[in-house]
Formats: sequence, C-alpha cells, structure tokens
Amino acid sequence: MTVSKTAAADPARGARPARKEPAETAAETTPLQMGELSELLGYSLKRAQLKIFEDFLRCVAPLQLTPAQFSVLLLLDQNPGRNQTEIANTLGILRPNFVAMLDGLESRDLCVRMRSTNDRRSHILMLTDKGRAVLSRAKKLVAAKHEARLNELLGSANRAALLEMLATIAREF
Amino acid sequence: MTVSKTAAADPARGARPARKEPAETAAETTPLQMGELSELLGYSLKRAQLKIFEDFLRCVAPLQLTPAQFSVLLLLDQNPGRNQTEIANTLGILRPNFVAMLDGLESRDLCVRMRSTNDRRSHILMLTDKGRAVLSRAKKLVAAKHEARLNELLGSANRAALLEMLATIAREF
DNA sequence: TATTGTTATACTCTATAACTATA
DNA sequence: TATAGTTATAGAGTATAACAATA
Repeated sequence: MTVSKTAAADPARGARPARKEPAETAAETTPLQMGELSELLGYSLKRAQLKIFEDFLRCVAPLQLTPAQFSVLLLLDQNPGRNQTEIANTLGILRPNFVAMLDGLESRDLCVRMRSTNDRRSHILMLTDKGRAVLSRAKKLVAAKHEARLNELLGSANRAALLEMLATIAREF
Repeated sequence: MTVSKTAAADPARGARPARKEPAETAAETTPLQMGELSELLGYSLKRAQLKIFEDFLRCVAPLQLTPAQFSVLLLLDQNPGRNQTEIANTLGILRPNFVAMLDGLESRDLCVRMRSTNDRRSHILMLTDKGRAVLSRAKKLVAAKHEARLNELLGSANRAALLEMLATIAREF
C-alpha cells in the first residue's frame, strides 16, 4: 500500500551532482508517510475538489467566472422567472450571502432582478442577453478544456461513474 | 436525462388536503431543473465533500476533532520527529495557518512542540500519550460510523473505486 | 403573523508580507 | 543570505439575527 515514489526509485538520481529543484533546495527530506490518510475518503475528496476548482478557474479565466457564479448562471438559464430564495436554496447558498453575489453578476450586466407583479416582495431573476452569451462561452470552455481534461485523466466511463457516486453522496448521505 | 421527481409523480398527492411540510409551507413550488449542473463534476464534488465533512464531524463529535485536526494527528502518528513545515506542507496547510491549529492541539495536550537539537529553528512535533489515545478512539469512530455508512451507501467495491479516482485527481490533475 | 430581500455581523479558511531567531 | 516559526492582516466563504416592505 501507499506506493511511494521514493528517492531511491528516481532514475534521474546520480546523473547530475546537485539536482536542486526549487522546492528541495536545502531539505532533501524523505517524503512523509501518508499512512491511513490514503484510506480516508474525505481527505482525497477535499484535495480533489480543490484541484478541480483551481482548474475550473483557469479554464474559464477569460470570462472571470467562479464555479459558484457559473452554477448560478446555469440555473437561471434553466429556470427563468424564479426568485432569489428559490435559486439560492437550490444551490445551497444562504439568502443573505446570495445578495452580494447577485450584486456582482448584475453589475456586470449578466442578470437582472425584476420585482414580481404577483408578489411584490420577490425579485424575479433573469439572464440578460450578455449573460446568456457569457454562459454559452463558459459552457464551451468548460467542456473543451476542463471536462475534457478530466475525461483524459480518468476515461469517459470512469468519469461518469465518479459523477454518479458523488451525486449519490450529495443526495443521500 | 435529469430524471425529476415532479409534483405530478408524487403518490402522496391528493390523498391529504394540505400536506404542509416545514420547508414548503407557502410556496408549493415546482422543483427547479438542475439541467447541466447535474453533469458538472465540480458541483457534485463540492456538495459531496460538504456532506462527508458534516458526517465526519457528527461521527467524531465526542472527541471534538475536525477533519483537518484528525489528519494532523494521523500524520504525526505515522511521521514522528518531523517539523511544522514538513507536516503543514504535506497536508497543504500554509505554515502561518498551521500555527494556530497546533496551538489548539497542543493546548489540549494532544501533541507537543520540541526545539530540535540539530537545528534550533525547527519545532519537532510529537503526539502525546493523550494524543495517541484520542487518535485511536477517533479512528475507531471513523471506521465504525463514518466509513461504514459510506460503504453501506456505495458498496465496498464502489467506495474503493471512488477513493482511487479522487486520489488520482488530487495527485495528477 | 409570515415571507422576501436586505443589512450587519461574526467566525472560519485561506493567502501574503514581514518580523525573530537561528543557520 | 536563507530558513523555521511566528505575527499581523486581508480576503473569501459561511452562518445567524433583525429590519423594512409586502403578503
């Protein structure tokens, strides 16, 4: 278990006198044993999530969208005419925290709040034309760069299996 | 796609006059369409991660350990004699942020910092007897409650496959 | 009285610069 | 000069209470 790329297994060793990579200038330490951490699902889950979000941000950087913002645009596109509470609840965002988020999107002209005529307390949310255009471009970037890279790493079938298991945990755990 | 438990498909409908669950007192709204959000791995990954961490906290609540604290104790147990920088780097914790975390563990007498005799700048970290005892109890709780519940939901083989894919992403993505 | 959007606020995480003591 | 631990600080993300407008 815990396969380990030990220093001794590195073929580049001994060829050059002092390899000096930026991260190992002085220490030359043996890598730590992950031990039972390797078996803890939550640990790998968290580390994987950070990697995925980092890559998402890189891939969609030209459009300046965070994963959370992208999820809001996607949801607004699929569910026109819903109010803030409905959108926020669906995404697991608390209503107070959704206000600043919407302010950001609205100030960039990606969506608009409109007072509902039925219930004047509610703000109906809609994508603007620009919002739809940005979303469309974002989807293409995500598919072509982000998800494609995942498929490359895991294979299409494994990626689908992974998604299904994660959705199951998110839904039923 | 996007299977949908629509209101019309709910067999409980029409039987009782006004079902009034706490979450749907007034709205009686159709559930939103998740749409392409269901296909976005990062989204399910994040939601799953939150669920897993919540459950971890519940399961190990008697010992008052967060996932991050548990990971530190595990790593200290497997790697005695390492310093703060080494432990923090391995866990992806920034050194400045690791200080307060260690303060917490040390004030609870779960680990100790000792000045290294070789390099008096370094703090060697070690579990205390109490730290080992708490870690041992925590491992039992995690195995018996947390991981067991995951196995129940996914099945042992699927759980292993999930772990491997997440580790792959964490390592190589 | 209850709900929607909002403000204020607080607490946790995370990230960076800079200090000190050692090397 | 560089490194280990530390401090200070700032920014996200998340959580709760309470208010005004409306129902």
